[in-house]
Amino acid sequence: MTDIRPDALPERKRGSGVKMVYDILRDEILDLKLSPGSPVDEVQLAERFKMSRTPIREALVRLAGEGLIEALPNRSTMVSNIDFLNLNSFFDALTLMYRVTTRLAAQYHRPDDLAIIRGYHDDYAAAVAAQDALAMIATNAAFHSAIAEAGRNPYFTGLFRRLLDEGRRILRLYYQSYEGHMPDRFVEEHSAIIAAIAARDVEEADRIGKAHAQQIVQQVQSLFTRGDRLDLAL
Amino acid sequence: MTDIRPDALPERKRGSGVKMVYDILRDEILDLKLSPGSPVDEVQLAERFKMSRTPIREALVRLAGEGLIEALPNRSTMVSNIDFLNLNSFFDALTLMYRVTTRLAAQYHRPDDLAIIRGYHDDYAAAVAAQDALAMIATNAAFHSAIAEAGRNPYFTGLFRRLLDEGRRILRLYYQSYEGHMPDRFVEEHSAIIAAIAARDVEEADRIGKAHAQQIVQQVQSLFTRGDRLDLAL
DNA sequence: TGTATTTTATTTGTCGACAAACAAAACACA
DNA sequence: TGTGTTTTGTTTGTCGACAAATAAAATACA
Repeated sequence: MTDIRPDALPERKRGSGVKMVYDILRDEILDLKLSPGSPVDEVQLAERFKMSRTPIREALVRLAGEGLIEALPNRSTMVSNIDFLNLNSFFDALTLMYRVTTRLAAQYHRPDDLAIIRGYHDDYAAAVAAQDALAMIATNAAFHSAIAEAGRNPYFTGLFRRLLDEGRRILRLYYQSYEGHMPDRFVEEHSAIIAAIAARDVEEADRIGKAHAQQIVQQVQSLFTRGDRLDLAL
Repeated sequence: MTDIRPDALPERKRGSGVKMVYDILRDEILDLKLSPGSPVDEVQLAERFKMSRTPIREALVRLAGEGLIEALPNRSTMVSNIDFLNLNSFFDALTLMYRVTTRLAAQYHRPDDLAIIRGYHDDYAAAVAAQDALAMIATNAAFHSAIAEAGRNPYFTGLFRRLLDEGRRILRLYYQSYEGHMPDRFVEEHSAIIAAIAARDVEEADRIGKAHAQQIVQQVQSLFTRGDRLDLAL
């Protein structure tokens, strides 16, 4: 028999609260539902999630550890700002991680990995076909995350995930204003990446990964500079 | 007038407790004073630091975020084990970060950075001269951390710091049994790195950084395999 | 004696309350 | 009116206590 729960937030299991709050807040930050710089109030969150401040606080500490929020001592906590000054650092790191994870995937992937990667590839293609910008961002990140996973280097996958998260925020920022017609060239490039990985062609994977990264970086950069020009033109 | 405090732990300022506990535990973990796998008891720590479990808990959450401790839900928390299976991943990541941070330092360093780097270089040389293995480990990490800082890419410095931390544990593990005569070849290599950075010779910095990393990796690997052989011989 | 079950013990997860720190508002004074 | 001071308010940091979850110990039973 299934319990009938009229409550919106049913009784959680002990220990699940923190993860839930963490996941929800993380998504809201990355989707810009919580805008950068906006305050994060513990009491408010405690009321919203109907739990005490303690688990909320733990979730916030974890988010702060990943740099998603910033806590000024004794004073307000707020959603981290997007650091446009260090955008080049971001692109450098992202490009390198694209390359190295693709490379390692070509080297160390197992048969099962390819199925997973192809699954996300299909999801991405579907998102492109549907012109769903947000889904594109999400599935693209999942696709590359799966490739990184196949490379089996936890240090690289860790950094890469963080970068993809940050990219999610940056792209989301763009697609807020320009509803998206992302080129489906990326779909073909993704196919080429998969082929290189499946063929265990390390150098080719590296080469394509690099080219793909540069494509993306260039696209994002051009979007931003175009955006800047528009702003200046007003 | 200065307060006379018979207490060992004088009254802390509000908010400083967490950082203190975090710093101390972190050092103890990295120095293997807390051995991998050993349990971490919140109540015990609360008694030791004479504070409630709440700030202890926050420090532990942060340590867990960096992978230094592992918390099994509802059950014991323990110091993370050193993952010998993934040692190659570690070396791969370390080598790449050695290269890329040295490279970026050659590109983006400012005059002040060189002074800082040279300072740690001297510290390292002194540690080598004194045959102080632990000081070597620490100053070597500080030296490369400073180089990474001069490269001004927070994503790389973040990962690099984590890797250097993990390396601190691994090396410490070795030098626990074999009291150390580390080759002072590294001192010369450090000098060469500084020279390449100062000359802003990016390719040379990359080349030396790579060679240096491989030296270190090779040394550590040989130490471990030698250690394994010894263990097997018993 | 060996196995299943109950009991105990230990450790974590959550709560509500209070105190400290800081910022902004209110106030005093020239 | 402008500046320095006090007051108020809001948010965080810390505390002690209790409840849930799990492991270990004790017990019952064959």
